[in-house]
Amino acid sequence: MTQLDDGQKVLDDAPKLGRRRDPAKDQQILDAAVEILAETGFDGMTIDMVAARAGAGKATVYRRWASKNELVLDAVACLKKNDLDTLQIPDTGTLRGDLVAMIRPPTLDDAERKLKVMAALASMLSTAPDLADAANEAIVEPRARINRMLLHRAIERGEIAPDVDVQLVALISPSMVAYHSLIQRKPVDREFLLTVIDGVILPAVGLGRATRLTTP
Amino acid sequence: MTQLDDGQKVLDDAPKLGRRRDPAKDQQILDAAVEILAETGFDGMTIDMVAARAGAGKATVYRRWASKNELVLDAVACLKKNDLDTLQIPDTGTLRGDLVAMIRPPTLDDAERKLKVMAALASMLSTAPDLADAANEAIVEPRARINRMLLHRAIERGEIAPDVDVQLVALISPSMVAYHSLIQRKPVDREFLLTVIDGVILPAVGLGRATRLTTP
DNA sequence: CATATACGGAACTCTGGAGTTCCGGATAGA
DNA sequence: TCTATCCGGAACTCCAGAGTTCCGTATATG
Repeated sequence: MTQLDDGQKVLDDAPKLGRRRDPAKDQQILDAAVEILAETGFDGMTIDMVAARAGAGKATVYRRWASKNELVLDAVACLKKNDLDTLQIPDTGTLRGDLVAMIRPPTLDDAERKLKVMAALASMLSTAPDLADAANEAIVEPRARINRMLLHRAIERGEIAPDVDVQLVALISPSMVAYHSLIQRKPVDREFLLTVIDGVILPAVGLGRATRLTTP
Repeated sequence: MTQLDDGQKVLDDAPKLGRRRDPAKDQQILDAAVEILAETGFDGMTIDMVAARAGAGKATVYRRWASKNELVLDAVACLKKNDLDTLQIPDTGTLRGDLVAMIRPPTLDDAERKLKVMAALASMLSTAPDLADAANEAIVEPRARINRMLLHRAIERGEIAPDVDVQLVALISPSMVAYHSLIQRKPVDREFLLTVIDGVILPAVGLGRATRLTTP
């Protein structure tokens, strides 16, 4: 949280008289910032754009955040809260079933929006550690965490070997989806995701493709 | 090529008298542009920086390229020429041997430099098709093409099944390396690459890990 | 109703980078 | 040597965006 005042943090600071600061406006500004960020990139984004999109004045934005950098930092961190609603963890009884169940419109849309934000920040990640940490925590980790959980459950079921490199395998789909979408600029559709699951992830954990080493 | 004059293209334009335009300076400027681009990103890069790094004046830069955009476009396209020298294709007789042989300092350094350039351009890829095509042709394709070639040779040898999804498997290492380096900001060292080869790529083509389906 | 505060919006300053112009000096060809 | 051209560098103009200030209005509290 880099906001100037929360109005809630220090109750003594709350005004006794007059109009109160509207908390809903905070969220409108953050949402607008995320949208503009995804559409135009960090440098293309202007405070005027964000204010206009949020139906606010520029002064209102600066009344709540000290600078563009801090607004962006909060906007990125804000992405983390929303994914609790959209990212529901499936439990179908098989690893493939769980992975396929993750391919749903709300989950896909969430991923696509976050990917665009990541592209907007890409050039700054190496020079702005704060931002890089926020982006990692809000965009990368939630998805990887779910994948790790699905893999651990598969190990507990005895479905896959316990020596599988969970850390590595959990990053296959985030990596390949990001590359496919950001760099190759191809749509992340159901077909591509199924190809990754059946052609890369499942073989990597010992499911799905016969090996020459064990089937002479 | 978006350069204004080449001096070679139209011989009639070559001055009959006086000092000639120095072709070596073109390359110095392009090299400097790539460096600055990788260090500061597209928006952070200024023509003054490039000129200073190249030991040139800003006027000299604008004498050769009409705008910053065209300079960057040429600088990216220029990356393609250099990789012919550094990217030598190994032939060890086995797929794993070939993949491991690709892990060499010159190849790694080339990859790291190109990754930073890609990060610098990431936010513009969706809005600048010219740039996206140039980046794809200069950075993504050369590496993917080599991987596809290694896989095809493995198929011809009978080392891996002919129905392997070459297109997909060839993108595993570029994807995971890009993610590892750009987003997770971890060093792309020999150990990580070996983990990807043995833990993901080889299993995906049916080598390396026993499957439960075929070994009851 | 009275008052203190937040609001949207407009007008401002200031800074930095794109792109241009000009100059004295260097240099290759006639 | 003479001359046309290119060079590096400095000094510009122009513009967009960050951040600030001010004002008329709206509104919650007392």
